[in-house]
Amino acid sequence: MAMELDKLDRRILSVIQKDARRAAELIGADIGLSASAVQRRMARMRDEGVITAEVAVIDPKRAGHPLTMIVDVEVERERPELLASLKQWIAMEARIQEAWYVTGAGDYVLVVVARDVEDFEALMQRLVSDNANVRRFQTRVALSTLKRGMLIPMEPAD
Amino acid sequence: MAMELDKLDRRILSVIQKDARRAAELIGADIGLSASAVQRRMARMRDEGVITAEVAVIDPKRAGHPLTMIVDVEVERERPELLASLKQWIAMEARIQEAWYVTGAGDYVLVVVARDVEDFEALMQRLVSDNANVRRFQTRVALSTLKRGMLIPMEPAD
DNA sequence: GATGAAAAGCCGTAGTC
DNA sequence: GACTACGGCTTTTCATC
Repeated sequence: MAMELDKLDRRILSVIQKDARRAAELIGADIGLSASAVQRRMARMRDEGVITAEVAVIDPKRAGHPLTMIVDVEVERERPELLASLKQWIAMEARIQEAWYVTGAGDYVLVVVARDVEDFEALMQRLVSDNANVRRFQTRVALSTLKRGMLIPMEPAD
Repeated sequence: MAMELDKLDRRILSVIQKDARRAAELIGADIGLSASAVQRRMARMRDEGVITAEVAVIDPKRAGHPLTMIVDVEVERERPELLASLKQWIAMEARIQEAWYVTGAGDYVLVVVARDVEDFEALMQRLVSDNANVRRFQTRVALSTLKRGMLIPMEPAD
């Protein structure tokens, strides 16, 4: 289950993480492999969990969620059971796209999308009222999104 | 080109943004539509740019980039031409996954993945040496990733 | 153990009603 | 929006290295 990826695996990944609909035959032609070999490798990487998912990327603006916020959340670290329920809360909230627990002053960093300011404010109010260990939070509004993606760099080297 | 999405469109999106490989027939069965109707809607949404891309999601740890950093970059705002070249620099750097220009003290927020600390340090050194308008930056290391995705909330309501 | 070639099945596409 | 026929892609099998 914890196989190493070889050069060909990485070249396949570098293609499909930009375009998952690309035909295996075309990928194979680029990297010198038959279509079936490409598909077998893809199936293996799905099984092993290297490929987590294959998803459609939606334009947030077109989908009615034009606002993006970066929120730093400061929490009390004293009570571990409250941290666990905060994690669950975050997992449940569809508007919270990304969340990291980071070094620093007991902080979580959240990336949040919202329909509008009211929508966002309501979410933040629920954040503090539902989670007693949230001390304070600081919001930064994304004025423009320069880059958005989850592309993992794939070095050609082996 | 700027059509509104109806309830069925949104239900299709809510499925394929989690699983783009799901057959149109199965999606249609769930939402009460024929396979061809689902496909036609998907084709239309691709044309209109609602569906930006269909991509494979890779586990960063398995792909040799286990570290994630959140970097706040403070820039001088005086020279607009330097801002433009910084944007280009960010766009070119594969390790920078996400970048927002945010409200606050002339800040960019970056999400960066790296192989190890040295790899990350080298990137940050190039950031400051290649971009004269970068005043300072502050790094927070992601100790754990609670959530990662680009799922746009899809309200069932119409 | 992985590959390439061919067969079979499934899915997406396009045209029609 | 549904139905049908077609073409293409994926999946499986099999022989080979």
